[in-house]
Amino acid sequence: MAPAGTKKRHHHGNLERALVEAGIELLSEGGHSALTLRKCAARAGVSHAAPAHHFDGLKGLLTAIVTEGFKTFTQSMIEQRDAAATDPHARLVAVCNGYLKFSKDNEAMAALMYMTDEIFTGNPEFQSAAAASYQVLADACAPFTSGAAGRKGTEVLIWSLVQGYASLARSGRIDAAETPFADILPLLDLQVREN
Amino acid sequence: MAPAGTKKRHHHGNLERALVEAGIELLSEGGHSALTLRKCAARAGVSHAAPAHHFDGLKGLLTAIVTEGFKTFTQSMIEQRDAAATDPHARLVAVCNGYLKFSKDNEAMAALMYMTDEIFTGNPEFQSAAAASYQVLADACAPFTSGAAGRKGTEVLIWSLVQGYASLARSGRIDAAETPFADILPLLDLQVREN
DNA sequence: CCCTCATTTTGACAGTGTCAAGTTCCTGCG
DNA sequence: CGCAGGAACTTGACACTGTCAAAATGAGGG
Repeated sequence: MAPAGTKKRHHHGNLERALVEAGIELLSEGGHSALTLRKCAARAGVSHAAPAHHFDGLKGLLTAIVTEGFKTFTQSMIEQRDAAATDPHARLVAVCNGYLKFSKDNEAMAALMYMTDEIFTGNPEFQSAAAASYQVLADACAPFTSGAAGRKGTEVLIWSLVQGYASLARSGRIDAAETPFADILPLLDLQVREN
Repeated sequence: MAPAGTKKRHHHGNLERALVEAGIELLSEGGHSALTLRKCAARAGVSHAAPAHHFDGLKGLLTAIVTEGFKTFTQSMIEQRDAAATDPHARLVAVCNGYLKFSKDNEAMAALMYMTDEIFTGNPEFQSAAAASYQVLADACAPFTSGAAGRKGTEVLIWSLVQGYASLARSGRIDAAETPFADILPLLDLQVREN
């Protein structure tokens, strides 16, 4: 008898999870090109064709891996936010720091999360994991207005800024030491929403 | 006798260029996964191993392709800029439009240009093509200041913003119709530099 | 006990990048 | 002119990839 929710199967106990974790390891060890269906299978101790019964091909496995990535991404932002002061500005800065910290600590994963043609973007679990990440950022943006922008405009402004900064830093086009994000964010003259 | 600069070779006239162009076609037709050394060779009418004599493996060919991508990227920004009014603000908006237009018209190429582990980032021609692109954006930013930011800070601010917007729009996470970039850029309160 | 079916394995296939060896054709030199 | 020498390209092979079909394995219920 297995704990509730843990569907223990005969040969391997929860191969699905093992494959995803193997993939995450391979990704962080050797980057995108090191993440292979067969290598995941080997690392999980099963034959090369076993994954096919749990995922819809490589794309399906990548979707599950990226979904897991979004969950720890969300965690990274929440962690920083909850460790910060409670005023809106400090919280927004902290969420952005969590965003960038995840991006730096998990470069290959962060890059993969935005390669939409490698994953099933219609997958419900993927979508909800991605939406949860966005929600954390949106919540941090909620107290602010920027110029004539509505709620959505402010979100897109900040989201684009931090995503672009992460993307450029990852591809080595800007130097985070020379131009830290802490110097960039204040350039947006965000005002605390009145009502 | 060939025109100056066109080193005509015996079997194929300038295979190097033909391979790059084949690659660009494949990229725009079928995305990243359709771009294959062997398919490039086939499309250029040579055998599968021919490219090895002109490029350092697939990575070398991709580097040349991306280099070409940066050149047309630069062209896209210049084109928009030169068609716009001459005041600094109109020019900056136009350059950003060129940035985003390229990103939308060449999705796979734009994505590939930021996959730094697929190309030789140390390649001099790649570096100079990428630097030329950046220079167009930096020149458009030059007349402006934002808050306490120096020249570099303003560049990073705008570059991150437009790059992030392009990245998020490409991966379907923001809807360019609902939240056009024209509504986002004005949220930066850019001021014309005094001196 | 055996039957059923989900799970996994084995084997095969087409396609990939890369290397080594052979072939073809241009070029420059005698 | 012709003929070496070498550049450009071809052929063939190898290991690796994802995917599929068929066989084998094991768990659970009648």
